[in-house]
Amino acid sequence: MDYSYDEDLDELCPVCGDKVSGYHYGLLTCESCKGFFKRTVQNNKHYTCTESQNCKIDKTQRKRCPYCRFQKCLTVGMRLEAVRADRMRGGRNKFGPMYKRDRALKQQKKALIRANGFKLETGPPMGPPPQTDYPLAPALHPGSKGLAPVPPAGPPGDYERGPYGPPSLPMAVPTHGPLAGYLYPTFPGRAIKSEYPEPYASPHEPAPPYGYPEPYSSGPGLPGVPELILKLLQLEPDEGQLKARILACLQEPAKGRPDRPTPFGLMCKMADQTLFSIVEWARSCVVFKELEVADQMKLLQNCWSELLVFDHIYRQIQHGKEGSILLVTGQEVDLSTVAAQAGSLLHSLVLRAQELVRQLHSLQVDRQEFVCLKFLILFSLDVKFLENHSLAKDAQEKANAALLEYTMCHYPHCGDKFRQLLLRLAEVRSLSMQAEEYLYHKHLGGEVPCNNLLIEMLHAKRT
DNA sequence: ATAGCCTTGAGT
DNA sequence: ACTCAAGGCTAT
Repeated sequence: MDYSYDEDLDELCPVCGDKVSGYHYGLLTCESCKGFFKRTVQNNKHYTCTESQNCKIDKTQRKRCPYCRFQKCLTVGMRLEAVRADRMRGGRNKFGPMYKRDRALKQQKKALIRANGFKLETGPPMGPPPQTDYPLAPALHPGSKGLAPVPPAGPPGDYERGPYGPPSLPMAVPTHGPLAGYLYPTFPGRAIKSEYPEPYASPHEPAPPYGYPEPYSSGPGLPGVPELILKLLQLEPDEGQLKARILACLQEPAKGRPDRPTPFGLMCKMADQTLFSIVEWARSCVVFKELEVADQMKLLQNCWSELLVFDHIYRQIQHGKEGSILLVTGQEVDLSTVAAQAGSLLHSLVLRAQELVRQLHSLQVDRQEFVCLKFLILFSLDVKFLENHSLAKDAQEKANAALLEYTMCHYPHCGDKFRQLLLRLAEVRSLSMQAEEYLYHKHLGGEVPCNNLLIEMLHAKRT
């Protein structure tokens, strides 16, 4: 009989769909993409795309756009580190164990498929697995107790001095607009202490580019949670505080405009304030805070809308209700209300987001993965646009490695969770583009309150 | 530049 | 001794 057990070779190359010839630079790929990846990395080649950086890569067209091909190589998870700097031949590298694990997982999956008949493979995961042991939404908030009434005066009241700028800081730096103002460290030394704990950094040392050991050797902390992820978890802002701050801000009537704000106006303000918290988060982020302001601005201008969308998405995953959405402020809005009151454009955006929520929910995205993905989004700009290539590139690689390690370690039953997650990021990107279009459209119609960081970001990208 | 085939060599 | 993922070679 046909027990084709160890024929993984019938799989297709994740880059171009050609026949795989074995593990190369981190995953199963075909011979040609292996060679292509090697040539590119060894010879430090830089390509450019003549289209819009989203060319289809398949067996017949893979030669057409090396830029997109290489991007795809990276996206599917080929590892730069596996290309040897010293060009030594033969032997084994540190990925050996990973290949072994991957093989085992594929084996397991095959067995499972055989056992369940052949219907599992087709299509996206429709039915959830028999019993899901991870109730996604709860349990992730040790601190915030459900709907405990938000203290009317939350954190110290001086948050919204001006719409822009960190609490009670003298804002200088006029010429660059609010974002620059927000990014520039106008305080020398440590006049304002970071609100976030910095576990290992002493103020004196120029902060070693963040010590993160080898991939696949977990740090001193929890087993299997890469150090980068641990750090990112610590940087997560306190949701209760954020909620209180934004609520307070929304209740404050707009200066000089006594007319009652429209729901849409409120949404903009909410998004605007969320964006501030995102910028604040980014500023505290490992690697990001080491960059020059110019690079920081480029990164944020590239990804602000994605981060907003992703923030929304993750809140809905935690919320866990299909029929309504949860706002940053803790308010719950029925989808029927959205359908009735929002325009059709906004409504379709919300529905599209809900679909992504559903997919990510069935992937069982957890908080560790969420912070890591957020970090990946922050650094998703091609390094060639930045001054400090190496730092940014390093960040990308470390985050990819961390996410891969984490997913392999904690979700071994779901062998390509890593890949699945990255695929969803593409949808986040696309969704955010559509959201930007929508916002711009509204802006042209004069419906977006001005003096808004959202609008500044919109314009920054279009110039 | 591409991609199929060849050689190498640490880990098993 | 064998494996198999690295790098190398070469005709197209």
